[in-house]
Amino acid sequence: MVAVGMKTGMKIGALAGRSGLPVKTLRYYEDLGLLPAIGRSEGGYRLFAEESLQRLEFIRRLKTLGLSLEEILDCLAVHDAGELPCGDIQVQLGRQVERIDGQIKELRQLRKELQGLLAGWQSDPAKDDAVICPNLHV
Amino acid sequence: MVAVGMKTGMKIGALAGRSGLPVKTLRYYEDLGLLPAIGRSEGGYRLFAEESLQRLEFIRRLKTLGLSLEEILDCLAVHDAGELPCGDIQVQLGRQVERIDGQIKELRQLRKELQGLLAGWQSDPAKDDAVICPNLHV
DNA sequence: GTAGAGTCTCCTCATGGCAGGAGAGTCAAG
DNA sequence: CTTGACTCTCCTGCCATGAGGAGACTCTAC
Repeated sequence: MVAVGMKTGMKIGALAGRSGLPVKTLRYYEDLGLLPAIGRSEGGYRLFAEESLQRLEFIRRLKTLGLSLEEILDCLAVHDAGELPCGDIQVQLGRQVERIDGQIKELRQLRKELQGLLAGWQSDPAKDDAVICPNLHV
Repeated sequence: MVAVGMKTGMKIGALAGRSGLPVKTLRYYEDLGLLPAIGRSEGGYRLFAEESLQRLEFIRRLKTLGLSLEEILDCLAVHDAGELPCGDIQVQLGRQVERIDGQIKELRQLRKELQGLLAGWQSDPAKDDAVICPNLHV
């Protein structure tokens, strides 16, 4: 027998202390729907369940893997629907690998161009009023 | 003999047309000091010299090489002081190469971590209420 | 009952490089 | 002289992820 309407739970400061995250961040996550509170105290204070800690760990982990909060929200939505989110997470992480590959490719290309320019760089070329920097031809 | 105080020059729309850049961008550049106008018309319209085109080419080129507008401003300040900016540009581009190297390094490391995770990924692992996604251990 | 800590909502700011629009003034052609 | 295109300044918004603070309220310990 559990008292009906009985809401226990951590206040935001306690969750901040235990998770190591700033109160501001927790409020922000709650606003985004990443971290639902189980309710409010009579005075309007957010109350969080123990599971919130696990949830924040999950969020932190996916953040370090480069997912956006929105993508993480998608994963959590699946979890909250009662399903295992592993499949969705796998998809998101796969996309992330592709994004990274694209970025590395762009960066390599840019690096190559820069190196090419710097390889033939003349610190003190003939002055040419038609261009600002002769090494760049512009 | 040139008439004193005589200011000719393009208006911003003409410069936009010839450079291919939006009027908004040109105004923004002028505000930042990247693209000085030679003056204003009686009605307050910005007037630009022919050299503005060359200057915009220079800006465009350095932008594609990944420099920020602020860094480009530094280069142009050297040029405007009457010196050849090649040395400064060389320094900036060298820094840019280092930045890129750092980014590539980070991206590779992240990619490696992602690949490691995905390599051992189980789409349908045993359910475990203690964690949201067993593959991540969180 | 009172002090002090905690929490609430709401607002602004930060980054970088502009885009969109309001409202007013200017310029060139007919 | 009028009309329509151009330009002016100033304000706001965008992208993401919060940080910082004001002013008001709540809770807890003494």
